Amino acid sequence: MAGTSEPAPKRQRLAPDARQQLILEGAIEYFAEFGFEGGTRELAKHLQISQALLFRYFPTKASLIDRVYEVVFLNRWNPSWEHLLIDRTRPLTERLTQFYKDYNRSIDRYEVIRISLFSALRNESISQRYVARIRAQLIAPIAVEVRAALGLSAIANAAARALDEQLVLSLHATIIYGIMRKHVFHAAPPHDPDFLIELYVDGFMRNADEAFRRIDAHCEGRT
Amino acid sequence: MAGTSEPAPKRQRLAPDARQQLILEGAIEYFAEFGFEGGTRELAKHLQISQALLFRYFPTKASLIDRVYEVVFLNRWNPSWEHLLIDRTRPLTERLTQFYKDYNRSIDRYEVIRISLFSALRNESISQRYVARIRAQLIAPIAVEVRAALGLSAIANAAARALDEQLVLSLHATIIYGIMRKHVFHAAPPHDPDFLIELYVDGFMRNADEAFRRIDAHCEGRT
DNA sequence: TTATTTAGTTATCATCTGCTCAGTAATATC
DNA sequence: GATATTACTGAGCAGATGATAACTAAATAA
Repeated sequence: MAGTSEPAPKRQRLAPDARQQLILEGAIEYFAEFGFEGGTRELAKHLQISQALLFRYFPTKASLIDRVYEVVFLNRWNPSWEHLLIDRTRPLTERLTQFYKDYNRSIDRYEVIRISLFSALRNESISQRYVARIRAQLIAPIAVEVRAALGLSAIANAAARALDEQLVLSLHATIIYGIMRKHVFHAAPPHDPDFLIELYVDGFMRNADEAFRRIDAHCEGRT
Repeated sequence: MAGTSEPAPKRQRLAPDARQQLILEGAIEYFAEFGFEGGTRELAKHLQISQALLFRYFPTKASLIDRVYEVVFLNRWNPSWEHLLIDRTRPLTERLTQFYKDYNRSIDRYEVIRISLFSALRNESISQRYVARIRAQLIAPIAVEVRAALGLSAIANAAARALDEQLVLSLHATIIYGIMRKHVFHAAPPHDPDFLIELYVDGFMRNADEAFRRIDAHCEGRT
């Protein structure tokens, strides 16, 4: 009977690369759950290794966190999005639908959304660079594409451009906030996210013409 | 010359109520900036009092945090919203526009949005109760009002009701996410939030008819 | 002025934090 | 099986953490 409950506390000896990868993955899980103030001792317990071993593979806790950021932020970006969005051989509605279905699938993960928020609340520079990238590579191009698809003249007015982006952000916000509700507020997620994305994109496009004209009128009145 | 740089480290003696209020307000500021893992010594420095004094007014750090939650969550709710939204003597567009302008003004504050997120990420029960309240008192009633305003028959279908709420949430998300971008991601806020809210609400209402019919069709096909 | 009350501080506690290092044991080579 | 290498651990460090208690001084009452 002895030894059945605790089969063997034999120490596992892995190749350094494999161990480092395990630690990194475990750290992502752990920090996503408890935030970056979570202790290294608890993290080690989660990984079933000694706390000292963490510091053999990552010189400081901060360096481990930096690697977590890299995985979560950089590996989350698909460069083909930028090409997809400006491919005028296809209808814009189709492009947007495909993009947001793909984007949604890419970031709709517990660890990704929570670690993004934890780092943003810490005012990490990588988080602000990520937000700037979203604006420059996704939101702004989409705004340009919508104006083009509607046959409206492109505008140089900075105020109107800012409002254009806010309008595109309303679509973007719908996607992101849905994911946040699920993983941060623990609200029940919708059963058919793809159907909703189609609904959102179609609604956005149906509105775009009227909305953009109102933006132009609003900005003319102020010039 | 001596004593000019440090005018007087004389200790301030306040009435207990006043001091407690000062500590509470300072704690909201401090925790909003650094999160609840921020230390009591740093908080005391921020308040220009000794660390020990904190524990004279709040027996534990957790009890102070609980009071912070109360102020941020409970004091943020305006009971008149629930009546405003279901007041069918006024056009729904008007009700929604007024509500979201007011709602936006109420929660568009650095401390409120950040402390809400910090507590949600900690899985605090008060945060989940707040989200449940938003759904029950705001989102669900709005969904009912939209169906009524469109002259569509109210539905008992649970799946359709869930999708109705998701659609309303897309409008809600636009407001909330804009505030989060400002205070969490430090993105530049729009110059004219009220104009944008009008744009969002009008767009939502213009879309509602078509969107709700598609929801019904989608759910019928599955029954 | 003196005495009393109590808001506030200083010094300290036990515990927890990230981090280090001497020692242990699992694998590879002979 | 003996030896060398090194992945891994246990014990412990200095500093920070929440919390306590003995002390100090500002207001009020006498």
